[in-house]
Amino acid sequence: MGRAPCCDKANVKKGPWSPEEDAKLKSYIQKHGTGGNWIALPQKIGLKRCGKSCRLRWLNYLRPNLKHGGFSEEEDNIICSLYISIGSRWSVIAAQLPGRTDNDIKNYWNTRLKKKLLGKHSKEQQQAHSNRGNNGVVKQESNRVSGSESFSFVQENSTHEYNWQQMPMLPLQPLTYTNQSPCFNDQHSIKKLLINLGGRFSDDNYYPPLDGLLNHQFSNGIYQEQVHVVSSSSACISNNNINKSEVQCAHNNYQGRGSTFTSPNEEMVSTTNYPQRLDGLEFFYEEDMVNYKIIGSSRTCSQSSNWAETNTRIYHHPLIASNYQIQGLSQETQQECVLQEFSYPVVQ
DNA sequence: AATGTGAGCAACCGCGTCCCG
DNA sequence: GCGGGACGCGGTTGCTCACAT
Repeated sequence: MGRAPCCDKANVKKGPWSPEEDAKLKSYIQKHGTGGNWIALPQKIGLKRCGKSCRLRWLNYLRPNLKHGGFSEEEDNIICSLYISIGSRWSVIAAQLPGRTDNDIKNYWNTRLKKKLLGKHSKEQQQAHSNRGNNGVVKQESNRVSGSESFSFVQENSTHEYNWQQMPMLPLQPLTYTNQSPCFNDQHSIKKLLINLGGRFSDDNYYPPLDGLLNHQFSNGIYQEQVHVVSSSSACISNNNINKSEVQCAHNNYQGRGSTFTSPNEEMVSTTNYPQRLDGLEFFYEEDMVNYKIIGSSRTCSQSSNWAETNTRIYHHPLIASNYQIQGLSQETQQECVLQEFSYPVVQ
C-alpha cells in the first residue's frame, strides 16, 4: 500500500501561479499566518492548490525580503565554501544568505556556479596537459583548491580570483557583509564561532591551547578536529577517555537557523568512502580530504563499555564536527555541559 | 522568418523526519 | 512504542525565453 496523497490530485491546479493566486495567498498569510497547517490552507483561502504548492510558493517567491538573481561574488564565495564543506544541504546554505531561498541557491549552483568551477578545473587540466606535452614533466599547478593557494571563477570577460584561506567558514548567524572576508585566524574568532555553533565555554576566559595548531590549520587547510563535550558535574570526556556516569552525549540536530540536518553519525564520511554526491567536483577533495574526529553519540555512555572508541568517528569537516548539540540530557545537566576543549592536530 | 538548442528558473515529486494522538 | 499525518528537503521535470543556425 502506497503513501496517502497529501491532497486530491484531481482537484488541484498545477503549473505556474497566476497573479490572482499570488495575491490571495500573500494577503491571507500576511493577515492570518499559515495557521501551522499548509494542507488546510488552500481550502481556507479558496485556492485550488496543493498545500505543499502553497508553502513552496510562499517560501520561494511571496515571502517578504526575498532577493532574486544577481548573486554577488561574496555570495558565490559563501555558497562554494559551504557546498565544498557540507555538500548539497541547500537549506543550511540558504540560512547563511539572508533573502535567498534554498531553491534559488540550488538552481544557481546547478546552472551557473558549478559550471564556473568545472570550467576552471577543465582549464587547469588542459593547462596541465599542455605542460606535460611541452616537456614531459608535469609542472606544479599553482591554483589548486588547497592551502593558501587560490582558485578562480572564469566569467565572460574576467577572472575572479578566490583565496581559499579567505573562504568564509560557516557561521550560523546570517553573515554580515563587510569588505573583508570573515577570517577565523585567532582564538577569539574561533571561540565566537563555536558559540554560534551551539557550544559554550565553562570559563569565559578559557581559551584552548590552539597556538601553532591554528596557524597550521589555516595555512594549509588540512586539519583534524576533536570536539570534546563534557559535563561540569561528574562526567568528563578527556581526549578519548570518558567518565561513563551520566553523560548522554551530543549529536543529532545540527542547530542551524530553523534548520536541522542529520547527524554526522548517520552519514559516515571517510577518506576512502565519501558518500556525498560530488557532481564531478571530486577534484576539490583529492588533496583536501581531511579526517576529523568526533567524540559524541546519541547513546548513553552506560550503554557501551567502550563508548569513546565506538563513538570516535571520522568526518570530513571541522564545522560539522563542531555543531554538536548536547542532547538527551536533562535540562539541568544540559546547562552544565560545555564545549570545553577542541584542537586541530594535523593528520597526514 | 522559421526552427533548433540550451540555459535559467519555477514548480513538482517523493522520501525521510518530526510530531502528536 | 506505534502509526498516521504534516512538514521540510533535495532531486528532477518541464516551461519559457534568448540566442544560434
